[in-house]
Amino acid sequence: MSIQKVARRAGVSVATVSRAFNLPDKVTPATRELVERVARELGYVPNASARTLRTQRSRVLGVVLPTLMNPTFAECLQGIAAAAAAQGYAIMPVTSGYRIDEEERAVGLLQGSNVDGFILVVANPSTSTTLQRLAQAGTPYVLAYNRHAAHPCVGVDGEAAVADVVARLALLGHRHIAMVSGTLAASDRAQQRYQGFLRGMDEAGFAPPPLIEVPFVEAAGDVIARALSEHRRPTALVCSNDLLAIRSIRAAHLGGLPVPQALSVVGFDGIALGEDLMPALSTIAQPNIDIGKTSVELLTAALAQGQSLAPADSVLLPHVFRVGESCAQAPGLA
Amino acid sequence: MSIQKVARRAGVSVATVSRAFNLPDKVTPATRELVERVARELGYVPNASARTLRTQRSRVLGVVLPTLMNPTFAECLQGIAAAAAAQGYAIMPVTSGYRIDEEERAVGLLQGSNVDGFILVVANPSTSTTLQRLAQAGTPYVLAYNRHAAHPCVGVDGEAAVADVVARLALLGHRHIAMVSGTLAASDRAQQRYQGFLRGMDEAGFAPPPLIEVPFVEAAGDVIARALSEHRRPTALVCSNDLLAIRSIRAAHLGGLPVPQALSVVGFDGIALGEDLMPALSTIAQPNIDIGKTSVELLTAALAQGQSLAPADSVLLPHVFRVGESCAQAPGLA
DNA sequence: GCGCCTAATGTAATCGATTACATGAACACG
DNA sequence: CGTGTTCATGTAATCGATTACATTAGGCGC
Repeated sequence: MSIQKVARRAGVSVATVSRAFNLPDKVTPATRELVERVARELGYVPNASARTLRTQRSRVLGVVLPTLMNPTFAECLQGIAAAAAAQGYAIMPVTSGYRIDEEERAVGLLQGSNVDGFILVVANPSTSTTLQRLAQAGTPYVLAYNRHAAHPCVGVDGEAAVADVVARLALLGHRHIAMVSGTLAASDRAQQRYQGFLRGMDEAGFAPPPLIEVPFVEAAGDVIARALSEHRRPTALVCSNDLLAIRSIRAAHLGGLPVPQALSVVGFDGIALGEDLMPALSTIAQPNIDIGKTSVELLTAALAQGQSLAPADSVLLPHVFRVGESCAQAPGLA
Repeated sequence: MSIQKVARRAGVSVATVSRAFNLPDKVTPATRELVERVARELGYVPNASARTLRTQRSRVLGVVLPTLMNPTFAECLQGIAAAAAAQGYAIMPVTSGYRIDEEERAVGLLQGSNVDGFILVVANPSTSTTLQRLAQAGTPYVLAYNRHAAHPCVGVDGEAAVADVVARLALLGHRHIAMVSGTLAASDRAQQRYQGFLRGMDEAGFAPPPLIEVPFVEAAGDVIARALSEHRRPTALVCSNDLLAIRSIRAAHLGGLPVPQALSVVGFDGIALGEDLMPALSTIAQPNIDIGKTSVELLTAALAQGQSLAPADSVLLPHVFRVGESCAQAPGLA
């Protein structure tokens, strides 16, 4: 099923066969149909490696993301996969497990696989040597979810979003609002969201209580339960992501605090599942699928031009506060 | 950064460079170190397309699955990605959206990309022409989640699992047990689980009520709510997957039926998130990550032998009933 | 010291496409 | 009718690796 076989069978040269597919108007309609028919009969499919080797373009995008166990990234990858397919690209995803060394390894591996460009969700663009290497290698790339002035990024304004949520909670009468986050050091997103919390608290005129920092996911329940059993416990929790919010709701119920009657909980991410929960999760919804789609479209557009993306190409997508049921007026106000 | 450049710089032939990497003991230690040093200095990475073209092996696995919006498949893909990376393979996933034509298209595309083998989650192996094409093309493949006598599969015994759950519910005093499922016609898994339900009901001596069939996900809430408002409503729901179970819990609560006090709900899949819910989801947990891992290992083992997998190579992994909080004694018995 | 065997390296064919350049036919125009 | 164009097609180089086969050198036995 090589192009040679097709050429021989059709009684033409390999060049003609190639042209029949890639430059259809450079061959007589009759020959083109002949070639197409023979190719179909033989089940000919052009060999991607040969084409890639010759043209130096693979039409494959490398994707590096932390994990697929968090629906946020799974949804994003879904968007990437669909958009890539629509643009005639294949994808090669690798998960890094939030580990810098794995990010590096992944990029190295993918570079060896001749990918045309990268979509990355890294722990922290500032500290990433991987990105510098990519940039100086001239490989086009775009960051998803990350936000950084020195890189092309697709994401939402997490800081503004959280600040806004704090304002909403204040309007609902909450005076004691705490934030729950994963390790701040591990992610620029967590840091930005926390900044938003601090700003929001400041603007509302509240003194921010200490951050409830969950060192690793398994610890979430305990850490949150402890925070909720303190004397001056918060009446509202702003969580850095939906998984933490879901765990918070569970911890609260187990501690005898019904959500939202005794405690309001707001998440961040907008995973699809949140809407099906009881109570439905109130959350800052990012357009996860769209973040993936937009990343692909930016990247493929740049590739079509033979260019890399610049920081100025960054796209800020709108987030929406998804009104759920896990967030209500402060207790004692209703 | 081609092998030629390295060869020239090191003052050896390309063959020696190639051997230094692939057959280290065919070159003098001194030359090997020289080559390695030069390669490192130049940042040489072998060109995957050239290698694939020459060796006819890409070390890439094609993956076809329905969607990443269902955490089940996202978790499985996570397992596939990790295992593939560990075996030195890359993956190319494509989502089919449960559509047969998309499955077919995906396989075609991936075949053109020179993948060495396939991991597939198809709608229904019996009706799939795609699989026949794969088999006769001699491309090694393995099915995940599907179960079929004519194909190599990795999965759990869904029928036995559901039958067992019905028995458990009967022991808890439930007499009116209903099943909630997506469209039966769309998936062999749904069919097998339903068979298990029928068998379990039969063994318990109950007449099975009509299947609560949800035509498409958006309709789930309404359909379930209606079923729960009937005169002789069930006291327990066996759901064909965790997403339906979660929706059922919500629909029940909205209808004034607390779970598990008024209604027990059991899911199927074992998505990680289920454990964090309130109430924690009782479910038949499949080892999703392990299903992915096992699929990769079977496939790569076969590839290493230059063989395809046979139906006899199928692996049945153990499922466990994950005891949660959404399932309790029948009301009026406690 | 000669011939043989082995180990290290080199030369060149090969994988399957794309594409610059060559060829040749048909056609138009003066 | 000859010449210059245009258009369809063919020939062969090329991408970057692997690898069969050729070559060379060194070691060893006698």
